[in-house]
Amino acid sequence: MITQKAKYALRALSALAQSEAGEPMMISEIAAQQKIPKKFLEQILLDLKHQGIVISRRGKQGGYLLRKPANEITFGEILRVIDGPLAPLPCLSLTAYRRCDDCDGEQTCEIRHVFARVADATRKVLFSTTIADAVAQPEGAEVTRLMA
Amino acid sequence: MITQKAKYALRALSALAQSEAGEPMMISEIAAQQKIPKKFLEQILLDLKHQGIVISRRGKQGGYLLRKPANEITFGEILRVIDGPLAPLPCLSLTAYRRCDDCDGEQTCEIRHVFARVADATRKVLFSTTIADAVAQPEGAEVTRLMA
DNA sequence: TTTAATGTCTATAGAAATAGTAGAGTTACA
DNA sequence: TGTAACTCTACTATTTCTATAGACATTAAA
Repeated sequence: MITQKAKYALRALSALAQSEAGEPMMISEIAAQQKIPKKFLEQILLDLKHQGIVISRRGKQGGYLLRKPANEITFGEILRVIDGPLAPLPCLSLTAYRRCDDCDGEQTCEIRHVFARVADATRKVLFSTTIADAVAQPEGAEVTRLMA
Repeated sequence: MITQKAKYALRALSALAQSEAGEPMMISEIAAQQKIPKKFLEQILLDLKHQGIVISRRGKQGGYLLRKPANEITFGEILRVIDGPLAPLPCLSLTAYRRCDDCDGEQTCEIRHVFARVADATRKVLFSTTIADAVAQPEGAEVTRLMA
């Protein structure tokens, strides 16, 4: 399961992607629209800002904007900065590799092969799907896809 | 990330799959071979027994055995009983469905579609791979596979 | 120049999950 | 009948998750 925080982050970014381009969107606006606790959302957006995903304007008329076009922000990228490593095992993480100290060797580890395939499969989806894809699928998504 | 407990469970089952057929294998034996804390492993095996994955013999000369052939025990099945739902979102779980009360509707949820594809992809791997597959790949797995 | 609206940052806290440990009990073989 | 095994329940320490609180900094507009 992904965390609630990651879910909020993805929904907040979706909200930004659908907001008027160039116009900052306020935390309180996003919170209300997406039913996210406001103070929690503050932290999340701050994280995303520090990670270079969004930019902000302070003071009156302030708010948040996407830093890159929505079709350049992948789900994988967001999950990684919010929830940490995507890999199912520490020894399979590209960004936070850690040896399993209770297993004898990665070549002989019985379960590593299997989860390597899981990791590949999920990465394939997560890094090929962007915030733009998400907001482009309000309903009848499959149909839209097939027709495109 | 899967839990340590699930990792232990899968490794314990692998050990059983490789042990002499018909001969029960002791907890302490599995624990030593796989470097799993013994008391923790007791709990795990008990869980697996209650779930019908393994059977046990008590008393002297006791131990554990697989209840089914190793090639009928899937990774997905084990992960599910040990770690709970495999789905990345509660509203995508086949076995523990729960509505997301903070999202407006599943048809319009921006992120549900995406994670549905993630769930499909991981399920495809996890339910097509068995303990037998795991133990059959000690090294040079790719080569073996291609040759088979 | 003030004021009010906005984001920034750090600290705190309750609840749940994780990863074990402890110990008393039960069973069955030798 | 003893002892080597599994069984079961309870407990605990640590970490993570999901927030909440409040002081601070910045900016636009009055």
